[in-house]
Amino acid sequence: MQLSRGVEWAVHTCLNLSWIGTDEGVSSARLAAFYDLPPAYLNKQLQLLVKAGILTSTAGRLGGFSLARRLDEVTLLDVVIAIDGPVEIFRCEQILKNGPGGSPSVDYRSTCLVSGAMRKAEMAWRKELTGTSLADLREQVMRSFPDTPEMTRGRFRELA
Amino acid sequence: MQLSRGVEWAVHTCLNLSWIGTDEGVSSARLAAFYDLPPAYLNKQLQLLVKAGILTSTAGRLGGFSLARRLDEVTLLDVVIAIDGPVEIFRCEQILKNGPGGSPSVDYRSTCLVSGAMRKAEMAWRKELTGTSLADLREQVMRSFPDTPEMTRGRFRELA
DNA sequence: GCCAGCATACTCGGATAGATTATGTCCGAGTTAGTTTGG
DNA sequence: CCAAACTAACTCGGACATAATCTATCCGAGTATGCTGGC
Repeated sequence: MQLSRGVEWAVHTCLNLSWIGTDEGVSSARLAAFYDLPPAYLNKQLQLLVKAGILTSTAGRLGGFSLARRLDEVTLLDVVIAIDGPVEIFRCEQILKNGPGGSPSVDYRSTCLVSGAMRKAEMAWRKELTGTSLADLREQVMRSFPDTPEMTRGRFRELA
Repeated sequence: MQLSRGVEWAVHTCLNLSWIGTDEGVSSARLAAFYDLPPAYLNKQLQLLVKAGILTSTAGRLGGFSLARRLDEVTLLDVVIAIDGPVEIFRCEQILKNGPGGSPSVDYRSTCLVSGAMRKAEMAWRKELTGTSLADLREQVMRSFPDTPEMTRGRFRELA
């Protein structure tokens, strides 16, 4: 019952790409070295972000990943879904179908009150994630840790 | 990225025990037959509820499970944690430790803004689950489906 | 008839397999930069 | 000297192992019931 590790990697990597700011792609090897992550596995996760339209990738010698949209058009939920697919924390298997008075034709995911309560909680979670964009995070970081952008660029120059 | 199936089973089973209302235990076999669930596996989940102090179990010929507390003292989060353990949807592995300016002594689970945003969303989820007790659900069911208590008792009599 | 002891049937509980998912690795297709070669 | 073709190195992308977790099952220890036999 956890999101994939890749979610954390993805969010931080998107922010890093934003600090770098160039239009040129950054290879997954360098992005992985930044946090000492397994390069091939990070690559795999970044592919998912490409499929979701959050990053673009270019092959070839100077290829790599770069941001596909503006950061204020990417919410945390977008990243979560890109990595983990359509997330459903609570799983309603409609066991009421087999209970007394249960009908095969009823969709208990919408009528069952247990399911409803769980879904309501899940919606609260999603609402928070939808309400926070990567641009919001970026701004928070700049406010709380003003050195981060330059330190990030510096580290990436070392990894050149 | 999902809660165990057992969560749904556990909630419905607690409500069923409440409809029955007797102090005598109900065996996991009967509780499972009610929804046509795998008996031994449901038993396993109910054991977890016992450990969490939500149910009590008695062995022996007329043994079984029964409610340990009043339903208004059991929240949905209690059940979720009983089944799935201490749940953390987002996993902060503190990759910032390896980044530039990262320090091994800092706890980035509390300082990292990404982690903070994720935790905030998770808190919204938990708040909803904490705010809903099984008694609340019970009342909702009685209001929306007044026949459920009697139908449940009837089915259990059949399974005697 | 009554009581003590016993066999029995049924319970939970934990230890044990099997399936599914998450994690991590490896190699190939494709592309671009730099080099080489011919005019 | 210049241009075009070529080589080589580096990129992503997906197919392939490995590890962890979730799901499900199977027996064994224990207990209350009802029976049995003696008083």
